[in-house]
Amino acid sequence: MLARSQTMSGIFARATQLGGLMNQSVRVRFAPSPTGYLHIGGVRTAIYNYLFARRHQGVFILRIEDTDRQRSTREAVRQILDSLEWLDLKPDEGPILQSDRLSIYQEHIDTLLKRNSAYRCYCAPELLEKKRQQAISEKRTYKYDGTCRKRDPNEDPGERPYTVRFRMPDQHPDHFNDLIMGAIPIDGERLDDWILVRSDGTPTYNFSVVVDDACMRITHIIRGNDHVANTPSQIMLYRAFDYPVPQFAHMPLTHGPDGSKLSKRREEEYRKLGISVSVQEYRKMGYLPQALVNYLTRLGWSHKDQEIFSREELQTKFDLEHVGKSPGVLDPAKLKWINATYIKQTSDQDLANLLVAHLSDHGIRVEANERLCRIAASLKIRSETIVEMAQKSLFYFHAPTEYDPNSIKKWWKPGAKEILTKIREDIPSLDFTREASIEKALESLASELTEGKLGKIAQPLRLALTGTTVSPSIFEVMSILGIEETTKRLERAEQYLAQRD
RNA sequence: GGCCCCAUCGUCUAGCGGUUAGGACAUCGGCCUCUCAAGCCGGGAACAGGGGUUCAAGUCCCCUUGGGGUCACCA
Repeated sequence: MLARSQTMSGIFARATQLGGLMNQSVRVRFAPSPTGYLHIGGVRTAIYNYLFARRHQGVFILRIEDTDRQRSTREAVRQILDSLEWLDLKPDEGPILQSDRLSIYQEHIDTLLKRNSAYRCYCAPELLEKKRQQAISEKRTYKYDGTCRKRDPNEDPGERPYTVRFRMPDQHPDHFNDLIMGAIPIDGERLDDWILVRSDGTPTYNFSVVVDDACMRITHIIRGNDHVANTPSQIMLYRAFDYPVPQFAHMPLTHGPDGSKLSKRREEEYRKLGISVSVQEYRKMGYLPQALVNYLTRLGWSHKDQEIFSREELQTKFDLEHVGKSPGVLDPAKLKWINATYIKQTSDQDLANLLVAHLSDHGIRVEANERLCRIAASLKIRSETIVEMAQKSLFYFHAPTEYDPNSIKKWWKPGAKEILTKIREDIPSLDFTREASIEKALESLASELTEGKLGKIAQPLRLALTGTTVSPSIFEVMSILGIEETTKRLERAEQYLAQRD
C-alpha cells in the first residue's frame, strides 16, 4: 500500500515536472546504431516516426545509439545523416549521440543503486555462460539466478570487475498495450535481473534506451517488431525510475523475397533480385527518394486503395491504426512501377540534373542544358529508373559503332540504302527544330516509296541513327540529334550498306 | 526448444457478421502505334486446414498447420 502510493506520487511529481504527459505534444525518435550504412528497414522505421510526428505536429528526434564503441564509426553516422537528408526526413532535434550522455547514465545508475533497485554483480562471465549453456541443454529458459542479488551492498568484495544489474520487482503488469500489435502478454518467467552496466562501465542498450527516451520525453516509441521482447524489461525500468511509460508501437519487419528478415549479410543474393538492404544502393540504382518513401510507407500501411501519395498527403493521412501486423516482402517490381510514376511527374530539368551524375558513370560529361532536358523528356515515359534512363540515352551522345544484327536482317534488306540516301537528301529542306516538319517529310516519303507504310522508313532510319530498332519517336530523335549529327549518322550507315552490297 | 507475433490473389493490400471478396504491382490478351514504352480496355489469379458461436463467418472463439521474431556484459 505504502509502496503503491509512493509510486503514484512519484509519477505525479515527474509528470508535473515534465508539464504533464497527458496533454503533452508528441515526441518521437529514430535511433539507429552507426555500425554501417542505413538499413532499408530502418528507413521505414524512420519514415513512420517522421510521418507520425508531422501528423500530430510533434517533434522528430534523431538519436545515435553508439554505446558499442567497437562497432560504431563516424563514417556510419555521416552516412545515416546523408541518407536521411536524401530522403528528406530531417530530424527536428539531434543527432544526439549516446556517447555524449555517459554521465547521465551514471546519474541514473546511482539513483537506482541508492534506491536498491539495482545491485553490483561480481559473477564471472564464464560462469554465467556455463550456466546458460546448461539451461539450454536442459531445455530451460535461462534466467540469471540472482547469486549477487542477496549480497550486502556494504560489503567490499575488493577490486573485482562487476556489472550492475536491475533488481527486477516481483510484481509486474500482465500485459502492455501496443498501438499496432494490441495487447501483448508479459511473461514473468522472462523477467530477470538483467545487466544495466557492463563491467567496462558502459551502459547496455536496454538501459540507455530507457534513460534516453525518458529524458527526451519521448511519448511514442515506434520501432521494429524485433524489440517486443525487450519491452517488458524496459517498462519495469521506467517504473523503477517513476518515469511515465510511453506508448509503444511495434511495426512489422521488412522481409526479403525468401520471407525472412532482411540481412546485411545477404546483399549478394539480393542484388540479383534487384533489392538491397542499403538505402544508398537504391540511390545508385536510380530510384527517386520520394518514390522510395512512397513505396516503403505503403509497404505495411494503407489508405484504402490509394497507391501514390504526395508528401503532404502522407503527412496528413498516415496513422498507426492502418499499419498492418504482418511483415512486408520487398517487391522490386512494384518499387520500379512507383519510381516510373514519379519519374513521369518529375520536371525535365530535374531529371536532367539527375542524369548528369549517372551519365558520368558512363564517362559522359555533360551539363543539364536544354538538350539534356529534351533527352530526359524523350525518355521519361520509357524509364523506370534514372540508371535505365541514362543507359537509354547513350545513343544521343555516341553514334552507333555497330548495328544490331537481327535488325539488319529485318530492316536493311537490299534497297535500304536508297531509302536512307533519300532521307538524307531531304534533310536540308527540313526545319529540325520542329518535329512536325520532320514527320511530314517522312510521311510523304513513305507514300512515295513504301506505299505509305511509315514503319518501313522509320525502322531502317532508326537503325541507322541509333544502332537498334528501339528508341523514342524517330522524329524526336532526329530533332534532338540535329541536322549535322543526323546527316553524319546517315552517311555512315550508307557507307556500311555500300560496302555490304 | 521456451516465449511472443502473424496468416485474403505470386507480391503490397481493401474488408472491421450479410460483398458477384475490391484495388495496385506483376502476368496474359486486345486497342493505339514509326519501334519501344506510356495510355486505354479486358482475362486468369486469394480468404491455409479443421472445429465451434451465429439465422448468417474472410470477418468472432479454439485447435492444427505454416511463416516470422526473440531468447547476450549486440543493438
